[in-house]
Amino acid sequence: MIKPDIVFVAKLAGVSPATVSRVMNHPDLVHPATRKKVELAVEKSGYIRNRAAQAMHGRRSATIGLVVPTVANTIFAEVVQAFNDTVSAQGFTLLLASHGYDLDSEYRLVRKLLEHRVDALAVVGLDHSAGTFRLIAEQRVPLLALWNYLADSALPCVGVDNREAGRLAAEHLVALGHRRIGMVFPATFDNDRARDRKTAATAVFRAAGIELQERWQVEVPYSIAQAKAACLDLLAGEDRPSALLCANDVIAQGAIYAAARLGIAVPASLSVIGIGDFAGSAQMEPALTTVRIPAQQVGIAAGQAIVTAIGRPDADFMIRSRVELELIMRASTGIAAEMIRP
Amino acid sequence: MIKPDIVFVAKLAGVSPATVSRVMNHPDLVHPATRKKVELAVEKSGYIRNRAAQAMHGRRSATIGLVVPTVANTIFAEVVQAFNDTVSAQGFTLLLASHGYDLDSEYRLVRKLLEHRVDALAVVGLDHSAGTFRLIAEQRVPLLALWNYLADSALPCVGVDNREAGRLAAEHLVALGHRRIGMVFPATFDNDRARDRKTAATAVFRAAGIELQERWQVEVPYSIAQAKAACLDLLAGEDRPSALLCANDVIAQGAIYAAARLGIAVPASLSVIGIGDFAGSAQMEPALTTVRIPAQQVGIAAGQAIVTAIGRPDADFMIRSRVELELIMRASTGIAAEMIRP
DNA sequence: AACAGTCTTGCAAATGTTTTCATAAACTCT
DNA sequence: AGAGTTTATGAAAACATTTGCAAGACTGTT
Repeated sequence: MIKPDIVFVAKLAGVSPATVSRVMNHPDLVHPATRKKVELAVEKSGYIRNRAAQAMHGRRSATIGLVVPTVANTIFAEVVQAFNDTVSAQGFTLLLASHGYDLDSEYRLVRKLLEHRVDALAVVGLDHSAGTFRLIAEQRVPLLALWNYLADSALPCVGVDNREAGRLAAEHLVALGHRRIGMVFPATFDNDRARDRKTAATAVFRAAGIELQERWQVEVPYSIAQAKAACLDLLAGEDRPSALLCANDVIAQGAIYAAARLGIAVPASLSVIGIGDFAGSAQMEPALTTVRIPAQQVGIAAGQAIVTAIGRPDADFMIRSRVELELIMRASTGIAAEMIRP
Repeated sequence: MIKPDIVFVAKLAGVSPATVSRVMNHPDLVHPATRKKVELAVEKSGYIRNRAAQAMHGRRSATIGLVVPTVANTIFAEVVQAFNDTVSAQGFTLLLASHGYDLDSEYRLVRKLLEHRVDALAVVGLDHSAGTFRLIAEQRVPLLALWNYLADSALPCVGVDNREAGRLAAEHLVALGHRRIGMVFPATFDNDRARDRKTAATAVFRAAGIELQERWQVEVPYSIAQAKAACLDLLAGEDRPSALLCANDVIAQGAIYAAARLGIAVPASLSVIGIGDFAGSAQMEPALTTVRIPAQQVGIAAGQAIVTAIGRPDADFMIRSRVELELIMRASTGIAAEMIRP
């Protein structure tokens, strides 16, 4: 009752191990009749081929490593899912790692993934430690940046232009006549997505001659609870902004709940815009105006890109694929009150 | 500039490959001075050990397979995250697979994970195809059921008692005097969690002499959008239930949004209860009454259990760990209107 | 200084596959 | 029917590591 290996199956089928191997990997090279025999033997013995041994031989490990900040946050769950579905359909298995927005621990995770000889690596964002990059370069593993797009990125990337996302959101608020604007963002230190959105939005406001009040800028992590708490503070007094630009929809949802709790009418007295268009944003009341990031599309496109890259180990792997953003106007933003009165 | 292997490092350090191997796996067996030499050589050459070769030798692959229905849904994202963090801290890497509530495709996924010689497998729920069980048994891989608890389960399990969850939710509604009750559940065919919750809730209602109206029972997948749409229908007319028991918080959120859209006051005219206590449930307005499933605790406990199981390959692996549920009363449920009038 | 015991290390076999090369068998033409 | 070509299969080397065994190098004790 020992676990059957390839030679056991070979004996059972009355062929050589080589033939069994071929049946598994290049079925067209073996005679249909022998193939049948082997398949029967595989079936009968309950043989499960050993990818480790296969990988050891220098062949594909049939795994792809994916490193995300976290999967607990709606932000990435959807993209992870789409990415996984895509590569899985091509026979790859996903090795998942998450670092909680800590680029140091990312290094260790990448190392671990490389130990498993992943055929390729996908990471979120373009910012990574020098050590991480060196490691990956040394191992000559295709690397793809997910989620971000940058026309002149050093890395292959599939994603959206976060500066454009910030710009679209900001322009929408400006177009509605808002000038008293608050921004709710996470720390931008280890997070290039948030940083890009914020600087682009700020630039738009500057250009429109809007002065951002320090007291209306707050920093919270991507958490509904903390976003709501922070916004309760921010919106408490009389002196509050007329519009809130939120780093993503999770924060925006928190902001809207805070307004609801305080009895502030959205959008009549306060406009709220998010970025992302996560599950639920369209359904909440009032429905959230946001900049849609098609997470699914990103995941699928990234999955395809990376599988292609694995298929051509010789060629340098470079692709820059931009997924389009779209401003989705819903019910959480409206014309600034100041614009209506006169 | 070839990728360094263990013999390269050995040469560089002036020792045998065996010694290098020992430095990596049993550092206490080698003299501190030699260890230093080897570590230096590893550092210098950029050597990354090959887990595949290691796994091939019959040793640990240092991977754990996790199969979930989906990761895109808040439901599992949190538990995946906690599980991953836990096993990752013990040096394991997660192989993730998702089957979208299709137990047939689960079989294929499990097979794929076994090909990678995962050291253990965790799956969500206790219901799985016979083929899946056979496969895993043949490979003698420790198997853990996640999310569910059953006192007499055939599998080791770490999770909650879903019947209790359904019972708690139903009893809460009964205690508030509701008798006109709707239930919003997904299809329970391939989903033992939903099934257990539903049958337990139904039993409670029966026992209380409550007759469930067929027209108030609806079936929707775990999606805010579809839950909201279905509830808009359900709640449209005059003849509507006074309380809604939802299979989980995602559905409950959809129900609350539907009520908001229709101008139905929650909880004054409609009570809504969910199960799960997902991120955001506490913050939404009105805050959702729900049965808390401590996903994080489940993930951590499961991670620990499975690592322990891997540590003792000889002993039969059996653990049944029940994580406690808790009814969290918030603002979305209230006393039935009928109870107040007289 | 000899002895027993304990550490440290290297040798070589073993792990499960893939693949190159060679050979044998089966066709296809003429 | 024979030569040439294609197809199908097997033998064996290679992949990168771990580990049982055995031998050599220390340690402390008498």
